[in-house]
Amino acid sequence: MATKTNTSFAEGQLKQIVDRIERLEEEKKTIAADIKEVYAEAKGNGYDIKILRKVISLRKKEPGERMEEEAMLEVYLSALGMMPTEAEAA
Amino acid sequence: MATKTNTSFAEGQLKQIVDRIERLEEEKKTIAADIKEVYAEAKGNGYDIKILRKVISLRKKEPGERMEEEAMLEVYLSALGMMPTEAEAA
Amino acid sequence: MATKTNTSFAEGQLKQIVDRIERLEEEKKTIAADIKEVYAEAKGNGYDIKILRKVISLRKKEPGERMEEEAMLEVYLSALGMMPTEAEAA
Amino acid sequence: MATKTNTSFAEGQLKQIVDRIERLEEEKKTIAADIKEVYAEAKGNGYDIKILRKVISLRKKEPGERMEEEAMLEVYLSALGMMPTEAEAA
DNA sequence: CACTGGAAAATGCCGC
DNA sequence: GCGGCATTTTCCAGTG
Repeated sequence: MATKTNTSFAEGQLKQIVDRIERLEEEKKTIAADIKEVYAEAKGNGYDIKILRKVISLRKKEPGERMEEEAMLEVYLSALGMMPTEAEAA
Repeated sequence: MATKTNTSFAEGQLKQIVDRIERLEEEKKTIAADIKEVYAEAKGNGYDIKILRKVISLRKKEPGERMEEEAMLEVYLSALGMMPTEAEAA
Repeated sequence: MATKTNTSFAEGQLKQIVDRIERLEEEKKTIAADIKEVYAEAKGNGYDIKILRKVISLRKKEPGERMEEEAMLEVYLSALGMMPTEAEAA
Repeated sequence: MATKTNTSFAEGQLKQIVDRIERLEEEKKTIAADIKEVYAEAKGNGYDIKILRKVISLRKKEPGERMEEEAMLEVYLSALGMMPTEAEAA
């Protein structure tokens, strides 16, 4: 191509990078919207979204991880004299 | 019945909801990874990632700022009619 | 004052309102920074900030509120066959 | 010792940390209430709160946008030296 | 009284 | 490995 200079190639490369990123971010946004939609639908079916989110996040964690966190929380609460309710153990 | 506290109805439905969300989050994660990859590749080609990110974020903001300007115009137009005169305040 | 028109009074009032709000928001920001500082210091003393935050948030809630949420969470988890570990009850 | 899991040391310290944070959050809440009050008062004087909020938020953004512009300038200056030529990319 | 939008908090990522 | 920054998520007040 007659008009092609040796810098335009690199510029095209930059543009391409930016385009790819922007396109991927667009896709990500679409999926995020889809997720919101699922939550909304669930809500429409009577589910509590807050709890639902918590369930999802718990499923992400290794069981051991979760137990460790809880143990630590109890340590802190005990140090403050805020023992977790023993009622639930009954 | 506010929020679902009984388990008698459509337990499979909950599972399905969770599955859909997790699948979508998986896709989102994949795309995020792709984006990282593009950045990494760009870095390999000698681009400064920090700057690249700033370019992307500025491009993202520009349309938004145009909207902000329009909003501001609207605000000031409205403001012309929003200041109580002493008479009104009395 | 010779130059005072009857609209400038109201304008001064608007400015005053804006100033008051901005000043208060400034103060709020300062306090938020102070809070961050306390967390940072705590971290320096070996505390786990994440847990610390959870403790603070638990203290904000009514005990009954917390128990209710937990109960609901268990319902959802059960519906998914994710019984909370009985190990901690031992 | 990563993160504090023993309770033997300075339990009072934890309590003190929590107290400080809660006190600061209390102050923050007070200020937030003050802000609401100013808005309410303004409303009583006939101002449109929605517009008022927008004015505040625009004033907040303007300095930030100036900084963004400077950042953009910087970015483009840097970009002049950031594009790999074919030679470098080889 | 549920929804939407905006503020605040929390998390995770990146560079040093 | 830590601190700072950007993004994401959560919360809450205002609105219809």
